[in-house]
Amino acid sequence: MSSYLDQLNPVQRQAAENTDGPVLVVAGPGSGKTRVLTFRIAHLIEKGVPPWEILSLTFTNKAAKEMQERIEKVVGDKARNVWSGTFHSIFARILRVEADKIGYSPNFTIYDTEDTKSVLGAIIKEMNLDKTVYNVNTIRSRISSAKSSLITPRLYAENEELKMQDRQAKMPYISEIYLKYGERCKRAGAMDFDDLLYRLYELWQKNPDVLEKYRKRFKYLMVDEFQDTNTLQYGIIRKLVHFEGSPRNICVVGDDAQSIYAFRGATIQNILDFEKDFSPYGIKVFKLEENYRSTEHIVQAANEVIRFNKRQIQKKIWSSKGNGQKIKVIKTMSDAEEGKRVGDTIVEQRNRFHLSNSDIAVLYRTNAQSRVMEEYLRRYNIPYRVFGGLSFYQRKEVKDLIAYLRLAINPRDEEALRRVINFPKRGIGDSTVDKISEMGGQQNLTMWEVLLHVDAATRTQKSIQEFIKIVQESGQKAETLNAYEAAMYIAKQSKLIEEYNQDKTVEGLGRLENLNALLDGIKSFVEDDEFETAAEQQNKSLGSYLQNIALLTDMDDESKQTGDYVTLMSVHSAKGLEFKSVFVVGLEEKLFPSFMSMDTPDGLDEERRLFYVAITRAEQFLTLTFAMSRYKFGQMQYNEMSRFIEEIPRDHLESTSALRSGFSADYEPTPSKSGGTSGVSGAFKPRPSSANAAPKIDPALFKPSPSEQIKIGSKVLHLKFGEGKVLNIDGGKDNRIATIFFEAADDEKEKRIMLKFAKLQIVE
DNA sequence: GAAGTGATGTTTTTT
DNA sequence: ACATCACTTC
Repeated sequence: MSSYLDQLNPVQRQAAENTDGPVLVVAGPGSGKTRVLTFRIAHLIEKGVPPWEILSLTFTNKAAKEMQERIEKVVGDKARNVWSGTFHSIFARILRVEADKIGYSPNFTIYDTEDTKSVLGAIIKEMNLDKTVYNVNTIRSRISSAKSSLITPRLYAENEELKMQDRQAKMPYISEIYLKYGERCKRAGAMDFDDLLYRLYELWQKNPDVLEKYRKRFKYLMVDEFQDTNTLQYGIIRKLVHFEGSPRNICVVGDDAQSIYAFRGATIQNILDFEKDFSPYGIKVFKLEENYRSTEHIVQAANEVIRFNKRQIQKKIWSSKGNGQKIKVIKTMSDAEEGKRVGDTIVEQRNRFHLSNSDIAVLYRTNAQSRVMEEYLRRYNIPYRVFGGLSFYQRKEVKDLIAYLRLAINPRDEEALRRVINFPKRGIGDSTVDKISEMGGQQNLTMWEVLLHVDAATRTQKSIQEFIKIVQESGQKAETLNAYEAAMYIAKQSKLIEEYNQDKTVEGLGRLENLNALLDGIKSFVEDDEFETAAEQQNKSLGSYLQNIALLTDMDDESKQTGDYVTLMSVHSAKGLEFKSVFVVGLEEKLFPSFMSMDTPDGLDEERRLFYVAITRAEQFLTLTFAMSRYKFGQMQYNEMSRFIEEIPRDHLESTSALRSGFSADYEPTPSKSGGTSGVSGAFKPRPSSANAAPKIDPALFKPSPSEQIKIGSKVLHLKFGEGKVLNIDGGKDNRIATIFFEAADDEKEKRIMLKFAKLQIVE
């Protein structure tokens, strides 16, 4: 049973076998790092290390799950006892156990970004600050990075540099807001994402005995995507393994070239520090440079592009998969046309290379770009799924019900309370809510506690009593019933179902459907034991369910991962994934690289790493597109081609004509006198790909033009051969024969066609 | 307190 | 383009 190690190349194998002492694995894209981590863990277990002494940290639930499954394949059920999960989920689990030591209940709520912003908004309002100056997003990110740098509100207030920055930004009160925010979260029994890290650090800092317990428990530590860790995360890791007498069994895997989360505090300094911190203890460094994912043109393009970055760990990835296809570049006049051309190309690739939809991904810099893409994929009848953006759990109606569920578990949860205290409407208006909130602020009480004692006008008072009753009864049900039964009860008692039932509009029906989907989800949580791992001693309570979903993102939506769909997602979300064919769209200056980061060298480098991540997702086909104009804020913007395309040596590109001309690959465009039609709304004319395969022209949209109008230079559409350009016309008046060049034809691209009989539609 | 209307800013990425 | 939010009116 030792054969599993034979599946690794020599370097991978060494990285997997050197289980004792510190190890740094620098792993290029597609170099099999997950494989190394999996086999490493499997190897440990085979050697007799108890699975529960192994801690494996990743960034996404998806990566964690994949890892778990792959270990299971090698070592079987024992894999279930490995502590494997995201930083946030593992730390939350520990914090629930130790909650009392830091003044929290094990039932603490996790505030998501929206909750956080809402709390901040309330504080700003109460402090009578101008919220156009005190922008919640800015403040949230400042507080977040403070926490990630271990700066408490107090340290913040004493930090001259921060104070000066705040004064310059005309927001001198940020440190006060930070302080209040912390108090409020604590009072509400809530932690935000950063707290899950920060509070654990603090817990270990203040309670050496607790830290000791975990040092003993986790004998082997593994960290994936180490380049994305922030200072705080590394701090926690260090506490766990970097101490006097520790065997320092830690393995971190990362790639500085794929560090794309600097904006939320990640720093590749951690990689450098790691090397420094552990070098006295015999650190071993392995570099995985063979890329098993992509063909040579793609890999080399990636290498060349990343060379434009200043600092980096010396590393050059290579592929033994052969040259493969060159990278295709498509230039279009507008974002709409970009959508069309991507649609075209997808159809073509499916036909010519027998790709499934699920082999294909469209990646973009900003989620907003999905709109246009979706519109055109829909027109082409190409099935797709959009990942990212707001997840199922972030939809209004879903959040509404979840807010009631959260209140049942933790009535001090202020954000949940605010959300539903008057929804469905029960006569507790804004002014009442503000009053309650203010009283809470003054007396250091939560809104819930204020509610319990409030004296208000009798009518309002009655409504409040009603609300209190719902929450209290919900709480009782949550204790006695399982998650599903409790949720059903709450959904009915709160009148949420009734409320959405009354809305008979299309959206209303969708909302009701979503509510039911949520309830179904809870049901399967109760029935399904897939979630159960011995390590987390799951039960089926409502509280347990809420803990489970609090850290889920849209990427974890399983229903989206099955079936034959083209994937649409941001480049950030695509990290760690791979597809046979990848489209990177919107490659324009100010979009990719983003205008937000292109002014600073560091920002630009990060954008370039992001581009590096994007192109290295592709196994065989890589298509880069850019549009000369696109709508932004409802206004037309004119853009230039991204510098990143120019940074790819031309010999990796399929045709360079796209870089010059307005039209695709192989022929020059014909300037049209009647003003450009391409892309600007108007009729939609698909451009089929292959003459042999069934062309994907919708006959309903095909309108043959009178043959007299066809001239040399016309661009025409043929039902079978697709789009072509008229190169020549000869023959007499009634027997005119056109020589037409069809780009998409497989065999002879130039065809001679009798205009009298042919059905051709003039495109321009 | 609810419901309707006009002004305003927003979009970089996510656990 | 779109949503959110302040403001008005009932």
